[in-house]
Amino acid sequence: MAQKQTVQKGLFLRKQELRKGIELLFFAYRDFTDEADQMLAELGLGRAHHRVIYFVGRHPHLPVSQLLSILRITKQSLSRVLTHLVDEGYILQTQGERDKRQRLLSLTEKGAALEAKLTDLQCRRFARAYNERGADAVDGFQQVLTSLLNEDVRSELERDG
Amino acid sequence: MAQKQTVQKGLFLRKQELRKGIELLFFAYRDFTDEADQMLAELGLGRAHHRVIYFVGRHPHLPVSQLLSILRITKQSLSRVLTHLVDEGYILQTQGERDKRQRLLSLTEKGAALEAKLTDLQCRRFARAYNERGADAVDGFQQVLTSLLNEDVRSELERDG
DNA sequence: ATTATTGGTCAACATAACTGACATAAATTG
DNA sequence: CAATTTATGTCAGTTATGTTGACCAATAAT
Repeated sequence: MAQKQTVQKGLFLRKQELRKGIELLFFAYRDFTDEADQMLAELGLGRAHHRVIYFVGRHPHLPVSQLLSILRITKQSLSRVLTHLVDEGYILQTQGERDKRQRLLSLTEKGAALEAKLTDLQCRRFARAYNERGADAVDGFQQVLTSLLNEDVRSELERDG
Repeated sequence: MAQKQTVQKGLFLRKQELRKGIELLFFAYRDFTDEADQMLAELGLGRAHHRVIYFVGRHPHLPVSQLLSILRITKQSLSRVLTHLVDEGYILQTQGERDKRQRLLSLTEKGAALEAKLTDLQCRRFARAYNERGADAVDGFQQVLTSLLNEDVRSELERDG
């Protein structure tokens, strides 16, 4: 009986700890995205545009198919956002050399400027947090986030660096 | 010149490190929510319903106003979701005792069962990650997430526990 | 008695996702 | 070379989740 009590208390505490993680992730993600969302709203853009700009910035000459698999949305969904970004001059499409069907995506100067502005904003938040907590905490943070990923994503990420 | 080079390299590495954080947070959040989303979809519910069920489960007898400030959405937006959850028997509204205008929200048995099922799913993912990385990493994870929060949210959270 | 708070409703609209069907051009394969 | 697959795009309709704005009722607070 005393044994069972201890176990249950242990489980209870563990559950609380795990819920704390869930909530921190929810609130942190919410606050993290909020600043950039506001900046985007002033330009008539949304979070979907941001994600495209971010990953195209990160991987110049990214084919559409790869962007789709990163974002995990349908091509119809991406299409609207991408068309808008191209029309507004944030993103440039060039034909693939090896495979001429591909449309490789890159940022224009205007796109790169916006990407830098948004990424700087979010990096500042991360830099503040990282500085506040130090290298060991950052390491733990990255480790746990990595372990939260789906297995396939995780190995993909480890492969690419 | 050598000095400038070093500084620039330092800044470059730091930027990469910060971008890594941004991306890990994005992918982890995406994968984290995905499993529960699928389970919800089978019941004709969405992520918005989940959030309501989660926080009502966490804070029984929660007044609507508090739920609104947790979720940071408009009452019109909450209304649709909440009405549906009440109609479907997941959530119970009771009149506040001290303040009779308040409608205090609680989970029904059906609601509690669903909440448990969803939270268990997400807790399992966290438990896996926490076990993989150990207590120090978990500590760093929580610390950094806390530092990513907006200041006001942070002090609120520290006040409540 | 007046004002503020809590909660709700109706209506219209925006964004970002979805499905399904179909089209085109280029690459790959038998 | 013909057939198939792949990469990308488009048209049309739907759903989920958010937004504004206007307005109402009950209750609490001054």
